[in-house]
Formats: sequence, C-alpha cells, structure tokens
Amino acid sequence: MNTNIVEIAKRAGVSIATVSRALNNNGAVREVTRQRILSISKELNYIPNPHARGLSRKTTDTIGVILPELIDEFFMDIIHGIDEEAYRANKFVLISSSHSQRNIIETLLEFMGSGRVDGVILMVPQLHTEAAELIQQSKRPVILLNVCSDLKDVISFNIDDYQGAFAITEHLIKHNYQKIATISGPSENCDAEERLRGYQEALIQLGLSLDKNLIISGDFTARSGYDGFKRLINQTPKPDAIFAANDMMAVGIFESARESGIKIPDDI
Amino acid sequence: MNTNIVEIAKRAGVSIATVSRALNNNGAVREVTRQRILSISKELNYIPNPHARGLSRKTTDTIGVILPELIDEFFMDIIHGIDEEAYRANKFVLISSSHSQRNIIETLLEFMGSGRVDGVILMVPQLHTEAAELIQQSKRPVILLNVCSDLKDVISFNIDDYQGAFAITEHLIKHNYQKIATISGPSENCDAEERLRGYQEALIQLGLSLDKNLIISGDFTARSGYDGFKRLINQTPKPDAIFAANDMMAVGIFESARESGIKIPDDI
DNA sequence: ATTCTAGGTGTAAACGTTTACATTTTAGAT
DNA sequence: ATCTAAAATGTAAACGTTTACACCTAGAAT
Repeated sequence: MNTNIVEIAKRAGVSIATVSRALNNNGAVREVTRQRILSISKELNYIPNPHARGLSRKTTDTIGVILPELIDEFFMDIIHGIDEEAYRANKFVLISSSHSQRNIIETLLEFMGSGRVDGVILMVPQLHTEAAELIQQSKRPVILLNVCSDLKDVISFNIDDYQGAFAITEHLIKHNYQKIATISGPSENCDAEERLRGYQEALIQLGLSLDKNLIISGDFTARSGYDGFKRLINQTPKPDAIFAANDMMAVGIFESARESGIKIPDDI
Repeated sequence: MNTNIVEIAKRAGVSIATVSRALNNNGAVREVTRQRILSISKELNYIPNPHARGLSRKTTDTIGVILPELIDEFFMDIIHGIDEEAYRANKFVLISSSHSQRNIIETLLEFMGSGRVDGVILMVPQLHTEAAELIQQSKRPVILLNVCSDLKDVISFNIDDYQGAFAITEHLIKHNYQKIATISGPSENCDAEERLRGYQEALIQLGLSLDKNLIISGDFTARSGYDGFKRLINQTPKPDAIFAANDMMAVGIFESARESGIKIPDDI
C-alpha cells in the first residue's frame, strides 16, 4: 500500500486534518508545522489517492474527451493540444472514441453521471436529440468542438466551413475560371452543407450563375470523387475547375483524371 | 446528487450489502430479490461511483497510455485500437503525452502510485534508467509498445526494424542494384540502429561489400535527407539506390533530387 | 487577574462502495 | 415437530480524503 496522510500524520505528530490542510494550503496551519508535513510527505513520495479525493471533493482532475470515429491529422493536433494544456493545468485526460450515436450517449452518461470526469469535450460530427438533451441538462460543463448542432448556452467551437468554401470559390473566380464545379459531401453532414452554401453564395455574389450540372453530390469518399469526376467530364458544360468538398474526394478526382489522361492542373 | 446503492436499497427494502451483491453478481442473492434490485437500479439510472469503487476494490477500470511526443498515423492507429478494445472490455483510457524523460517518470509515478490506473501502456522512444527501474518495481502491469529497451520480464511489442531493413535492402539487391546507399537515423535511436544493421547484414549476406561512403548518418529530419543526398551524388561511388531510414528523410531526398535535376525513380 | 479573540489543532462525520463476519431464514432430513 | 445445514440477508468496518465543528492555547485588551 502507498503512503497516505495517516502515515504522514503519525510521523509529523499531528492529526490527519492538519496534514490535509497543510498539503492543500487550505485552512490555518502554523508555518513550521506545514514545512514539517511537506518535507515528510516529500520524503515518503506521497501521492494523494484520487479516489478518496474524488469521493470527498466532488471533482476529479480529469476531463473527458469524446473523439470522432475517425481521427485525421486535424483532430490529432487538437488532441495533442488538449493534452498539452491539461498537463500544464495538472489535469488528466480520459478519452473515448464514439462508435455510434448510442455510444455517445452511453459515454456521456457514464462520464458525467458517475463523476468520472469534471467536464467533457465533445468532438463528434453529429448530435441526435437525445444526446443534445443530455448535454443541456448536464450539471457539468460540456464543450463542443466542431460539432454540428444549434445548441444554445453550450460553448462550442466550429470551423467556418461556409467562409472557407466561399474564399476558395472566390479565389477560383478571381483567377478567371468560369465553369467551377463542386463535388459536395453528404447532405446530412453540416460541414458539407456549409461548404456547398459557401460555394453557391460565392458564385452568386460574384456574378456567376449556378449550374445544376456542375454540382455533384459525393459522400466524402475517394470513390465518390472518382465517380463524380467521371460524370463531370462526360457532360456539358465541362468544368474548368473543381472544388472538392474534402481531400479524400480530391484524391479520387486525381485518380480519375489520371486514368482519363486529363492533366491537373494543366487541363483543369 | 446521483443515485447510489443506499437509495436502491431503500426502495428494494434490503440492505446495501445485498444491493452490492446483486449488482456485482457476487455472493448469494435470491433470484427474485436480484431481479427487483436490478430493475430498480435500471429505473433510477444508477451508475456506480467509480471513486467509491476504486477506494474499496483497489482497481479502477482504467488503463493509462503514455504517448510519444509526436504522434503519426501509425501511433494514431494504435491508439484507436487500444480505445476500441478498451471499450469492448468496458475499460477507460487515460492518456498522457510524454514531453520529456522527466515527465515520463512523473506520469508513471502518478499513474501507478496513486491507483489512478490499473496498468500502463508505454509508447515512448527511449527509456532512461530511472524510468526503467520504476517499471520493474511496479506492482501494476506495464506494457511497452515500440519502446527501445532491454528490460526483461516486461511485456513488450516492437517493430522488427532489422528484418524490415534487411528485406528492403535484399529487394534492392535482387533487382540488381549494386551501389546501395543509406541515410541512417540518429545513432542513439534504437530503431535507426536496427535499420542500419539490417541494411549492412543484407549487403554482407548477399555478397556485396560495405562502402563507408555509401552510409550517411542523418537524423530523421527532411533536412538531413536533403543534405545527405547532396553529399551522396557529389562523391564516388555514386549510388544507384538509396535506402532512407525514414519517410521524412526520403522527402528531403526527393526535394534535393528535384533541385539537382535527378529523376526518381528513373536515375536512381 | 480576567476576559476576549483568533489562530492552530483535533475529532468525527461524510463521500459510496465492498466484504468479512454475524445473524436470520429456508427447506430438507429426522 | 425438531434439528441441521445451506442459503439469504444484515451489520459494520474499511478504503483515504476533506471539512464542519469543537477545543485549546497564547497574547491583547480590559
């Protein structure tokens, strides 16, 4: 068994209450006593038992992070950042990947309900009603990271997909491309929706017309980029530029272009 | 406050001991009583308090994972796998990046010493003596993942860098390359050492001679790949193939080759 | 000298479980 | 109807903290 405050109290000739107060810099302790306790606890390599602490205070020093099902470099960086800051703040990070909507709810319940964490950072693509309600009723703070939802009173951070797509499209227009196509993401995906909206708004605001034929709906897979490209080049008008709503689809487009002998960026 | 076994005991008209036994399928409980308790606990959305549990049993259902400082896709996959299996086994995953050797020790102490986790998976590149001792004395299991160490009696999984490098070099030889150069990693890095050893052994065993000039020491950065290539092509013998000890250095090589007008894979 | 104050310290309860041990109930054997 | 053993249940201690409350001391104010 590890050292505990009882042992320290014994050696220091004081009560456990005093030890606790000294260790937490909490409540009045004579300076000489505090020093004695501190040095003894250092000597014994005392590490507070987090379970006893958690039981007594009602907080652990742990934050829960619910990760999206697939983690790309972008999320990896975020996790690293979270971990870094947690370390600085002497907090711990409990992670859990979300495997399904059901699972998100389970995890939320377990995390929040049990007092296993003090708060949660959620990074899932979608949030169904049940999960949303859970979050709003939660006693502990929940922060949404790149979560698609319109929850009010919940701190959330999101990428401005609309603005990004707008800027990209604007850039293409300014470089004199006239027939700008897009292969969009799945319509139930908020990010995809916003990107499509940005694309459309840019065309409209900069005086180009929307052409149904230039808007292909993909599903964020390379396959759909591949197929989308094939369709695009076999119809009129032929696009002179393509805005792929994500990288994987762009990969598919490149592959498809290579097969068709179309050079990027020379021909398109 | 959340529901606890006291509340359940009250409603079920039994003692908390019986509730605990029923919930844990532990000890004798009459079937009808167990069912009553189970249904009440479901109804009240009972979630056991992990701190109370941790205090009483001496285990949390948590495993600690100490991550390397920089996480590439390879490690990402591993983390995902750990998380996946943990979920299946109803365990939780506490992560902590290692920022320094000092930090590894701190984290190890905190993780093991406090009972915050039941065991640890370590994925750090290097292990200094202090940390190694800590692991050997540890009461709780520690598993090393791709850790460079010769610790006995510690479960560890490692990539066979030697075999990989051997196979690569062998492949090149079998394709009739005669002057196979390598740009190796930092010599204090175990992986780098093993890769260099594999390269050398392959050459020897397949009847080629080692040429000091064809072995350049890099440091796993693109920069060192870049510089290494420059040196290689300005000396004799000129290599007809290069085995870069990691991808980043290969990137540097490509960059350098491009600048020098050397085509890969046509010229080298 | 007496009272008051406040800082220092101790006692014990509380947090929610698990579990050894004690006690009660049940049912089968007589 | 009584005894016995096994099964079911309860009591209370233990895990290691924090903290409200009580107590004690020493010096300041009277």
